[in-house]
Amino acid sequence: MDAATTLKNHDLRVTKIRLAILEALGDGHQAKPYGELQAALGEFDRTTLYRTLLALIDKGLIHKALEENGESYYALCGGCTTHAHTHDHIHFKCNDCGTVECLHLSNEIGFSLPGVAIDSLEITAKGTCSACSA
Amino acid sequence: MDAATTLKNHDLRVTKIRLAILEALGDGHQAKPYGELQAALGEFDRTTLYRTLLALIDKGLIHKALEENGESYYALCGGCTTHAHTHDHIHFKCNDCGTVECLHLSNEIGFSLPGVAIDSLEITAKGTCSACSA
DNA sequence: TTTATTTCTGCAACATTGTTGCATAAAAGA
DNA sequence: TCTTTTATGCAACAATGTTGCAGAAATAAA
Repeated sequence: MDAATTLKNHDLRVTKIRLAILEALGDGHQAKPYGELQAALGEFDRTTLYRTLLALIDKGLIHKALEENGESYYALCGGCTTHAHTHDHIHFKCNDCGTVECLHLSNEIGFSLPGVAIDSLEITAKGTCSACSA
Repeated sequence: MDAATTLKNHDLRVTKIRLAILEALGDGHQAKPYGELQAALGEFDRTTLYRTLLALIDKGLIHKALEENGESYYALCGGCTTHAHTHDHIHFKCNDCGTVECLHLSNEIGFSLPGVAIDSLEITAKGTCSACSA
């Protein structure tokens, strides 16, 4: 399915910056920091970029993977719907190359906290990726 | 052990703002956002607050619990040493009252990611705390 | 294809977090 | 108390993120 169709399917108009963002986020299992997106989308206004990211998040096309040093990282969503983001994956950042990947977990993570009701869970792991450790 | 002694034990001079920050962070299992700290420590310069937080982190007295909406949350360290922060706890944010707590885990969290070497793990859970669900 | 409506984009201005350099003030040890 | 080391406050700056509003582009309908 091409990007234009994806946008239409999510009640979003097909515009230049939206296509450009989806293209910039690439194959989907890698998160890009805001700064990198802004550099890649230099022809567009900064405000528009922010608002477009919010719109794409709102409609379930992308998600904010993590926040580090005041900068947000964005990635394409896998199986998210408009109002129910299901993120059964963790975010892994390589300390060497800086790459942030969305990785799916084979085994379920289970733990309990007495007295509290957990709605969502964010897990960020840091270390060395396979490419950098080779 | 009082705050002044704690500072000395960590190679830090005893100054007003350091005592004030340690006091503001309270009993230690709760993380406070930067904005709240700044409001509570209004008599001190913003720059000094930032540098003091960095110094306290560097010496292992406090840690950055989480980052949300461009704002960092800080909390006292439990068993951290100067160069080895051991954070065997997760951070829980209540969506109702906004409180961020450092909770210790009874059971170990274990999972593996093929090909990558994990150095550190950050887990943030969100939901409803015991006080708000009562 | 042209028109009308809805939505998006770009600009300006702003708020907040976080950083750096430097002179002055305060803390610790002699 | 004096000296040295370190911390503080000020000014200036950079970056992220937000809001209001007029003009431009995308969609749907004629």
